[in-house]
Amino acid sequence: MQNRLTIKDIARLSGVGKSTVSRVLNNEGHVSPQTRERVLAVIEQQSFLPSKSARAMRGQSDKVVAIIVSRLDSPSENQAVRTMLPLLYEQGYDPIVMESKFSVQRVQEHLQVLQQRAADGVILFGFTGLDEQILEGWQEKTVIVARQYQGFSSVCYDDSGAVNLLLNQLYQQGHRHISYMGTHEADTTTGALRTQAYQAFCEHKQLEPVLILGELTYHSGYELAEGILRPDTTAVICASDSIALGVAKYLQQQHKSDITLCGIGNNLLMRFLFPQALTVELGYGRAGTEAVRLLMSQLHSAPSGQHIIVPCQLADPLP
Amino acid sequence: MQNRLTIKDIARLSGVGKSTVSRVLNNEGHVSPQTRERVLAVIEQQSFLPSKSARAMRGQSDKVVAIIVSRLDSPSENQAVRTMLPLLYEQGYDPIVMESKFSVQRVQEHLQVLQQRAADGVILFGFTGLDEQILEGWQEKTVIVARQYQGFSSVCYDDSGAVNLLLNQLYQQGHRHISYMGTHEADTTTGALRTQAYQAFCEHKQLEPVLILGELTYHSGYELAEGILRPDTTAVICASDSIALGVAKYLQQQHKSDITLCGIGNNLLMRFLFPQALTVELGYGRAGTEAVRLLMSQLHSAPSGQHIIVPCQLADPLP
DNA sequence: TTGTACGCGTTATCAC
DNA sequence: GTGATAACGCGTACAA
Repeated sequence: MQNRLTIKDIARLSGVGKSTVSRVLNNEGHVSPQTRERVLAVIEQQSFLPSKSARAMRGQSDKVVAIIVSRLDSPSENQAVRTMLPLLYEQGYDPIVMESKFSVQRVQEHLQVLQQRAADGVILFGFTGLDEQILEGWQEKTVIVARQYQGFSSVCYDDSGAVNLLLNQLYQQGHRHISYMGTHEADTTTGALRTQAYQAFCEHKQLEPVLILGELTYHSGYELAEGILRPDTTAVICASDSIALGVAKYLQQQHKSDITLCGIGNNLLMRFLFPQALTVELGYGRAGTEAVRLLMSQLHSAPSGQHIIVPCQLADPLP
Repeated sequence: MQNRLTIKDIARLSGVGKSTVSRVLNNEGHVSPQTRERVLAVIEQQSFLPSKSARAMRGQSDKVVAIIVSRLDSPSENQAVRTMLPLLYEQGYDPIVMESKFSVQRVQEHLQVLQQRAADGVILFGFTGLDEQILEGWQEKTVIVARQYQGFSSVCYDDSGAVNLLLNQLYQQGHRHISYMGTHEADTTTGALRTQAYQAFCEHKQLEPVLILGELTYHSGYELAEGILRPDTTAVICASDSIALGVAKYLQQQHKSDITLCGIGNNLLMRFLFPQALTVELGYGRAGTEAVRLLMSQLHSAPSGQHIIVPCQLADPLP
């Protein structure tokens, strides 16, 4: 266990100089096949691992990236993080996870620690109130998720696309009285984009918009459900599956099983409990992949300031 | 942003030697108040931060601990992790999060990386199949959560206590025909302990045990629900809230609202959707706290091999 | 009390 | 192709 062997020991054991061992470790050329093999054998046999801290100090790179989520128990962020982790390991990076809990100050504290550790990169889940001036100087090593910032690379979700997907589906099924329950919370941008998509669609199709904005919770969905149900309402779109779960409970209690319910997020539990509900897979996992890809390319060379929008799709209908 | 200042620069700027700066940084004595103040001023002014990698190399400690969860989206582990993070920051440790996904090999790979990085400590969520010999040599720097291993410190949940809590409550309410849906999955120990608690209680109170073992999912709960409902059944205890959610759906579909449903885990969504159900708060957050506390004490001096059982309690009845 | 010199494990730059 | 040697930023005996 105690990895107290150093490159020097390996050198001694294989009868070469430390430089040669270093060359072998870093797959550099200019070392004869026999020597390389011999050194590799010793390394293998001693199960030697070079010290990361020493490398970090020498090479500037600690091979560390931070993932700053807003809430680790948010299903969306959680899912994105889960796809990031293995990708980062693959590249030899260790991910350190931090929670901002929507607090700007916490982000600042985290960034300070990261600076101290000379972190190579940061993947940051944006939220309302997080000003870009706080991120001054981090543009080259940072990728923002779920929000766009001037000068920063980012990976965003297709908020209006998701709402339109649902609206089109419903419209095609003949629905003409579709209510909407949105939010102005958590991430203003996201909430606003979804609301706007709904409003635009209604205007375009000459439908009467019936909407209400609340919080991004099932409690809120439940409480406000009554307010968006008109006598002629045949479908309800919710800005998230959390909200939809709240509305679903209300609908069930009122025995209004004839109303088509829609959410966004492809929440597994919701699909289990209310399989008839429609929902959109926003692509959280995909967002994780893209964020890592973007960050890596940026760290290895590269132009900062790219924006990626992850495509969404209707979740497969359940049997 | 570019923290390219070194301790040497600070020394020059404040007109002292590097050692003095070092002493100030580490709050060591033997430095005159005036000098200290002067150095601190420069540090503050230049917003200087000592390089972690350099310190790590020198002092052996990277101030890094790893948290190896089995699944990041498990509500229990998630909650435990969330309480760990701030505690670790407080102590100056950076947590790097890894997922095992119940794979022994992945744990091994992770440990290898950690060894390379000279991680100070590891908090590992145990699971079935994870043999203790894989952890050879890590006992002093490791705390296991949710399982006990010979020679390792651990933090466990009160599995039998939780079941007994529910059983006593039900029994006291007059229930005499209580079915049980358990699991042999995920973590054998946990599953077995809960099942045994149920069986022991039945024997002790002369009740007829009706039980079935399935997977730890709501799907499984739903599928198997029929099998544990006898005509005289008045209550059902599930080994977890996930299972309970499945059973709840079945009960609702069958309009069996007269059956008292119980779960374990205090899942928020379940409490929202089925507020009449009983559930036990197992103490995930508390477990996180204890795990960190244990690890810290171990790293700072200390005796390894302690076992802590986190107390559980009935979740408060909902209004 | 303060400054100097050296070592930690690795990589980069030279000579050979 | 290979091996000394000097950095990297910091901690720390030891000398002043």
